[in-house]
Amino acid sequence: MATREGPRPGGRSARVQASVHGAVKALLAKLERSEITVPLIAAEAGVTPSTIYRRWGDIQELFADVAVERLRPDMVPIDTGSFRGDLLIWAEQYAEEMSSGPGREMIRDVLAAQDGSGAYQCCNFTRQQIEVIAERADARGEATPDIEAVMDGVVAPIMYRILFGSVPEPAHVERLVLATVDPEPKP
Amino acid sequence: MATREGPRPGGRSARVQASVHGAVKALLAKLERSEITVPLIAAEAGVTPSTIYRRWGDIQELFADVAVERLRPDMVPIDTGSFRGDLLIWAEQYAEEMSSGPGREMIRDVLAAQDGSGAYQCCNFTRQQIEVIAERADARGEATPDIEAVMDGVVAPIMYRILFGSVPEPAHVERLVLATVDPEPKP
DNA sequence: GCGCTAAAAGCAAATAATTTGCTTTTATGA
DNA sequence: TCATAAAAGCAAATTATTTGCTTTTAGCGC
Repeated sequence: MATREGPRPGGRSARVQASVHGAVKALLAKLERSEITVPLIAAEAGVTPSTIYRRWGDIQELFADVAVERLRPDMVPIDTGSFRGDLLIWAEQYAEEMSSGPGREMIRDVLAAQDGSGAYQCCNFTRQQIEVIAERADARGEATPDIEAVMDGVVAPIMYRILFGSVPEPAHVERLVLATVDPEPKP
Repeated sequence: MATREGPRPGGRSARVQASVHGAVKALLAKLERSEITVPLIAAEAGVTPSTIYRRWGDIQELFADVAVERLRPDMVPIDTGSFRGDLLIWAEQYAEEMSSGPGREMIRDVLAAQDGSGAYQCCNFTRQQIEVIAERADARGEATPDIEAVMDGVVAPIMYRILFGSVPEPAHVERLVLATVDPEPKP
């Protein structure tokens, strides 16, 4: 009962996806979110509006789709030689990128979509980055907190602040990381 | 140079606001989000679509406006006699309400709006509830953690999970509360 | 490689939503 | 009570979305 893998007959699936994504990115660089419309994207991508409506349903889903792609990490976390150092520098960079104008917009696009799978994917991107850091620490023989403890202790507070108002300050991010890595710092 | 307070001349500001909000709530109870349109709301509320467009801009802002109102807490947190007990029962109820279908939709509506003030207000509703619990504890002479520590340690992880995929389990919520209230439990 | 097939895309007409200019209503303060 | 400015109504114009039907395309068996 396995469903078929790979592309099915017909259409030009991959090509259209690529040109529409490209069109959205190009327009996002030039215009405000509210000025971008489906017919505009279609014209920029060289496709028909109905193609976009049939493939994505509405502009929110399309924006979410593009945002997930842009939120995918494109490099491995910097290796500083210690778990604490790696997590600190990663968290500071994460907070900065996500609280920037474009970062916030991408997160909002992902969360605004009806289809919750984009948010799930983004959460996994983050978790995977932390796993890389944790695995490196394991290989060095360092003790590391549970991934979920890092998600709760570092990622969630950063994201909560970004979404619900204030921008997380670097000093605060540092405090979160230290509290998570050394739950009971000895004097 | 104080700007004028209270209602300005003209219109029927409050009346329209109330009937439009009522119409949205009534429609939300009957229909899927994607089936609700501005003309539908206008008809239900007995106003013209252009009134809604001019007052709220678009349907997202209107949904956000209604969601903020519905997310406003309508009771003081239950008093169990201790900070830990109060926070525990409050957090469990918060997690349950917010992770329900309607709860998630309201949060999404608030976050999807261009105007970020709704999210800020919701965050403040939560903070105020926690403040009430903390003030009660102060009055009893209990030591309490900082409000921001509760936001980071309890609220943010619950909200992150709701938004980015999984539903927070009661046992996990309990662990978050206990870790925040007793950072170093003595054996 | 050749045609067959089904999925995807194009096209254009129909429908629905949004914007806009102008008129009317209404709450306030003089 | 009257004057005024803000808000709402109305309707035409514009723009976006949906939809039925046709054409194109990529994979599959031969």
